Amino acid sequence: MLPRARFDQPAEFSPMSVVTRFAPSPTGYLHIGGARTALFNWLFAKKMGGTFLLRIEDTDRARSTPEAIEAILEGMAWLGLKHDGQTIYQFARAERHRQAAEEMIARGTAFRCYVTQEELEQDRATASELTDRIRHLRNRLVHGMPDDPINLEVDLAGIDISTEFGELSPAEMHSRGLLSLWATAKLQQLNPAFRSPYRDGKTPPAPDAPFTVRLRAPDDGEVVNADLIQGDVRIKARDIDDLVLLRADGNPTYMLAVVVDDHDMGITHVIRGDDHLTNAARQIVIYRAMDWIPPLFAHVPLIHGEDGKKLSKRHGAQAVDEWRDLGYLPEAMDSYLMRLGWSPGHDDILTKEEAIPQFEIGQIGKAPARLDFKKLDSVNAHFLSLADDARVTRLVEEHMKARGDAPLSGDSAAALARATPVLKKRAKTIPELAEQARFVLAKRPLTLDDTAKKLLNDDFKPRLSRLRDALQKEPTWDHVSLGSALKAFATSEGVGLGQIGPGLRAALTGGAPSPDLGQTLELLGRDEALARIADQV
RNA sequence: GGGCCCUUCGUCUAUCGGUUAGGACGCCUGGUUUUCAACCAGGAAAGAGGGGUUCGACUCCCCUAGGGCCUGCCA
Repeated sequence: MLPRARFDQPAEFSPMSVVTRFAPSPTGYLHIGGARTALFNWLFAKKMGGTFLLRIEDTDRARSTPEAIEAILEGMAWLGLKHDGQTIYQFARAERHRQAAEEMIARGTAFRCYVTQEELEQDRATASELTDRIRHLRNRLVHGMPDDPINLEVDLAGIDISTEFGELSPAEMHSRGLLSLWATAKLQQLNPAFRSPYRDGKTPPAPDAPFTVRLRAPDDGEVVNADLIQGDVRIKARDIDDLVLLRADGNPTYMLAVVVDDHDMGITHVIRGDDHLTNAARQIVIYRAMDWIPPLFAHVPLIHGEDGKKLSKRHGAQAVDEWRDLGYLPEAMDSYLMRLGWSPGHDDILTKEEAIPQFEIGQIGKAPARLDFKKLDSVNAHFLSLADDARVTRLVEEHMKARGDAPLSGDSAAALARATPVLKKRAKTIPELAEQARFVLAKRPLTLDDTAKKLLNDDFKPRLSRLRDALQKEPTWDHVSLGSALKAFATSEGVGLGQIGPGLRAALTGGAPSPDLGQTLELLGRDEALARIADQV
């Protein structure tokens, strides 16, 4: 019978309620893969009216840093992923973990192990030597290498050949063509899960010898993880090691700590990266060793880079704060990230709040998804156009400051603020918006780029001058009437707008991109626009 | 080496035994046009390969290939 949900929740939670958690280890920054995992946990908790907890897995004292903790907390806040309750620090619970290990020893499901790391390494080395020899033998049997003929005396020296094929001698096995099959079977046997010699109470080498506490892994049966995403994952119990639970220094390992903490925190659903998929089986065995009911697991495929390879430094930004600095909005990151590997069926762009009622763990795909910057750009453009004007303006100013620009004067800041509502519809990211805003912020006299210089030739200047006169007479300085005025002027000149627009724009912006000319005129303001034109006449 | 997992357009995905295999981003073509962007219309583009099961398979099973994870007194 498979363990399903837990019903023995702490008192403050209603019996049936879902509890999820995000459990990053503070050894770096909040990775976008981690951010997505957090998002899925948040989404599921919200959907179920449950609780979303945060636990910092800082049991590795050497690699955990306060800076990393800070970065993770900040990243989550930026993404709007608020957790319930106190942040839990795993290391602070070490005493409780030790207690659990003691309990398992008392139950006979764990034991003190006196095998040293040196002995372990020695054993591993010996095993891998044997493995190499048999693999070499198998290769020769399968592919046939005339230069390196089989010599059973030598090839099997010191190897136990009794396995699998009973009474047959190596020569007999070889003559019947069974030797390569035997080698394959032998290879499997040569890499067994670790079984400590102390699991059944062997006496310690010395009364005060240092020891670890290991799980007494079961030898028979199968461990089944009814994974919510991956489906049933079956692992033979004999393939699971006698895992270290408590290190020689008395500190808990990750494997023990997660289980104890997830249990104590009343976690009902563990949603995490599928790099933990095989760990689930190991952890289920620990749950059983404590006679606890395991949570439900959901292993989310990892995110890959654009080349399909595992995400690494080469792929550029990995930490969420880097994405923020690149000019992406948190709501866009949320929206993009949660659609990586999950689909509600129809909507392509939705906010995380809109996703809550539609969220289903079972709808998360099994295959890893690749990052696609173009798609992220378009999602960001969507949310940028929807974003609050004052916020966008502030973000642009912050970006310009970070990039090393001098602070904006009061007039410039006001001009930027006026332009934001128009420009945010045209830009994909904050830096791009800053670029689009260049024309507003430029100071007279404008420096013209080459194209602008060509446009503003002597043939054009008289026309520009007449245009200036016409615009000066405009009673209302808004883009609609200015647009009509431009058309009227073109008509009066007997030409199309194509003969007017580019030159006017060159005069107004010096060659920088800008919106519709009516808009450009309006955003510049009557005085500034007219003055810029006058500069070129 | 061993154990486990994955595989639909370039990318994210829909499909949960019967569809002309749908959408989105990107791309291409055309339109609008005053730069850039946006916008509108149209288009190209997919079930890794091979075996089964079935009246019928992208969907179920097996094999192969390719990718990934774990294999630590890291998490």
